[in-house]
Amino acid sequence: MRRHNLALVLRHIAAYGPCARTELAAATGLVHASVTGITAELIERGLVREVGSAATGGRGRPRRLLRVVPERVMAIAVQVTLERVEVMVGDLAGTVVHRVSEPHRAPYGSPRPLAAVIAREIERAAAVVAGYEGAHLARAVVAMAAPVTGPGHTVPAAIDFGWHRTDLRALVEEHLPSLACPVDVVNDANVAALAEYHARIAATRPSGEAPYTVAYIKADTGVGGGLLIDGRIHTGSRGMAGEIGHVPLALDGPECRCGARGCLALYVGPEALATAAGLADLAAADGLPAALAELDRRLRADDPTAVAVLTGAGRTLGAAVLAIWGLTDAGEVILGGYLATWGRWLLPGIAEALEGRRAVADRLEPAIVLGVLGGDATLQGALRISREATLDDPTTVPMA
Amino acid sequence: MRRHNLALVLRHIAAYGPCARTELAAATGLVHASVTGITAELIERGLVREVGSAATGGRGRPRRLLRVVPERVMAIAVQVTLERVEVMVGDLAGTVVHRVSEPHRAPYGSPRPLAAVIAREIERAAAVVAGYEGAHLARAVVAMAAPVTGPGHTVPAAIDFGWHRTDLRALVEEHLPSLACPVDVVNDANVAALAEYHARIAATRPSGEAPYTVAYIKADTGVGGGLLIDGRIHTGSRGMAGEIGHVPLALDGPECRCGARGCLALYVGPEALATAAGLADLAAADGLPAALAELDRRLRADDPTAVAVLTGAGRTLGAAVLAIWGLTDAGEVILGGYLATWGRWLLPGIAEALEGRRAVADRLEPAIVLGVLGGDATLQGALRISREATLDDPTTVPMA
DNA sequence: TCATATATTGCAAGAGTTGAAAAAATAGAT
DNA sequence: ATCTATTTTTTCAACTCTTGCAATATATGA
Repeated sequence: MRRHNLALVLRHIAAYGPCARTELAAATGLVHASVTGITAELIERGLVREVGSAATGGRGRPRRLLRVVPERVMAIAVQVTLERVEVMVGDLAGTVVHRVSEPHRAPYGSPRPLAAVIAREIERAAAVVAGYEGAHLARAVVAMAAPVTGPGHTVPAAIDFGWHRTDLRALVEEHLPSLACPVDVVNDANVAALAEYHARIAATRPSGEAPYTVAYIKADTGVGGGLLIDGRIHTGSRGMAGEIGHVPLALDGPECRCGARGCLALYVGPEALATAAGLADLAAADGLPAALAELDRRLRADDPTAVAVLTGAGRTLGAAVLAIWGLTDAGEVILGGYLATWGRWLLPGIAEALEGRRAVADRLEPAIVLGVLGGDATLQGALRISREATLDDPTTVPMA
Repeated sequence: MRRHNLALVLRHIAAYGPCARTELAAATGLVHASVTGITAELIERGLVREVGSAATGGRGRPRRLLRVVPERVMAIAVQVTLERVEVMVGDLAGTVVHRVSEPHRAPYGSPRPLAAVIAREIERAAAVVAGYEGAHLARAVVAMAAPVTGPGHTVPAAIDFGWHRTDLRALVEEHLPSLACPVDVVNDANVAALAEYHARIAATRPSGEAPYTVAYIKADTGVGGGLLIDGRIHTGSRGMAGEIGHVPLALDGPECRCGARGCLALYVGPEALATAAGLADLAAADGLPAALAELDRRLRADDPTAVAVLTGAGRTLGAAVLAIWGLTDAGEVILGGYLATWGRWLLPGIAEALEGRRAVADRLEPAIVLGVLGGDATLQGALRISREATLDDPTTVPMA
């Protein structure tokens, strides 16, 4: 009860900036007296501070404005890729106060060495946080390009890493016996979805009875995604939700290494685009990133073949959007990674695929939105996980 | 707070049958004294009754068992099809006390006449409920084979009925100025999903942090479905979730009247199966139901062509299951309508489609479950909507 | 009959919200 | 300069609901 009301008030201050107790009472439906008590507790916990008064223009006692103290709560975000471990430290406002990117040479198939690297980086980041007077370290969130099952934070199968049923949280915590905050392991695309949602949609989210649903599809080294229901990541029964890259779209399509046929990743994944654009040789010689860079150059030079490749990929993406729409009724589908960068060339194909359905379904199709966070989406999203946890339960922040 | 605890206790009694206050305290985590007060209120509202005492075997004061009084709360379920309006009246236990099926001749394209028929049937059903001493009529739930958008209970587009942006609830309530209970309009397959979930899964649902997700796919006159998250219908942003029949599965597949290509309905819908089995002429002459009946006969006679048709449909259904799995990570996929009846012939094809993925994803694929409610699933589900509403908020039932 | 065990209820205390009244702080009027 | 009206914030008593403890109820077995 109290926790709920604390969260209610704190969220309002966080979302709408400095505001007075009267506004809070009006917005939350609480009584003035309750707001006094609740804000007093938030101030005691150091989450909120009074920031001068602002006359309303008319007469009467001026309002005393309250704002959050973002630097009171900090979080560590870690993104693990095949080559690097990237770390971000940020506060409640999403301000990044520390950032490093360390290459690692952890071997394929064995999670322990990589867990040790992750633990070391978390420890360093925790030391950075400790340097900030009065900052509370809320959480360390590790994002990986693999499904993560909920309760145990286990990675059931990380193909690229050669892992199998790995409890990454346990492995990391083994090295961090004295860390004062919980360690979370999450799926990278899921949290990227969260970050883009907050960057583009959260503020304007239509309110109503229905649980607003948003889907996210990103492609960079692979194709992944996430499903957000009312702004919360839908993990599914076993944390596998959002594996959008392996939604089958072509019954007679080519076989995918996931075991199915015609998966989305076979049409919009990096290998697929490079091959379709005639850049398979370049990819083999200089690597996929080089091939994608070349494709980008050709697109910007209006190369007709390159543009046609993207239009075709857009059509397939459109079919995926139809699948998402039919199953989840997402109000928005956000594109991330190079799908956002190249949105301009993808959107016509997507629109084409949606066009037919539009007439029948009375224009209720999801809007296609391009992500704006680029390569930072995952780390930002990992920070956001922590931020949401704090806003959901302000009592996790101790009295100052 | 009180509402929440009332619901907690009532749900436990409803789920686990007669039980004593001590058990309730242990199961809900509430203190004995609170349970006393809460059960007292439930008894006052007529929802719960003491039903003798039961010695525990040992010594000590015997437990006084409490059970729900199902007949205290009744609900009206209405299923609207192109030919008939079917009505069920049932109580909290799902016991059906009244059932009628009225043909209607409401014209295509105009919802008002059908709304009048629905209203008349609700009125009759309400009269039946009024005949039960002390019964509280909680809700009338109208299930239709069309998407329903949440807040306004509007049917945005019911192709088969020729409707367009119809606020069915308003139309029905116009004729029922004195009805004491709210009228809900819901999607038929969504509530059928709820009914099958409670029939097969709810009791054994694995508990855990992750939101347990279940998908439902049914085919009879059309192909529809529903998505349940933690036992609640996921309506999506605009109530369109669960339109599983029009998930595209074949990029180059045939055009569907929904405007897309290769929709699931084109492979497992009744016309598709009849045509594939060489029964198109029979369907044209005697109607689809006759063709499906003939297909059923041939299946039971082990006709190889018929069996092959079902295996093929199963493979497509398997692709749909993969799509559902990837997007939502359903722990179970329930089949309904003739997909349940013919499950025996569909399952091999489905298993084949899932087989390849299974190895990669560490056997986390959803279980395929056959529905057991047959043609009653929708009406039972509509009753269940009301039941869940009462269990969620027992204060809607007045003091006796 | 009495001691023991178990279930339920009664009661005072506590946490938290609520509504009304009081206090605080300012602008404009006199 | 003082007073009044106005608006914001706090104080206070009442109220709701939960909690922990003690008391009561009702059985069994010695």
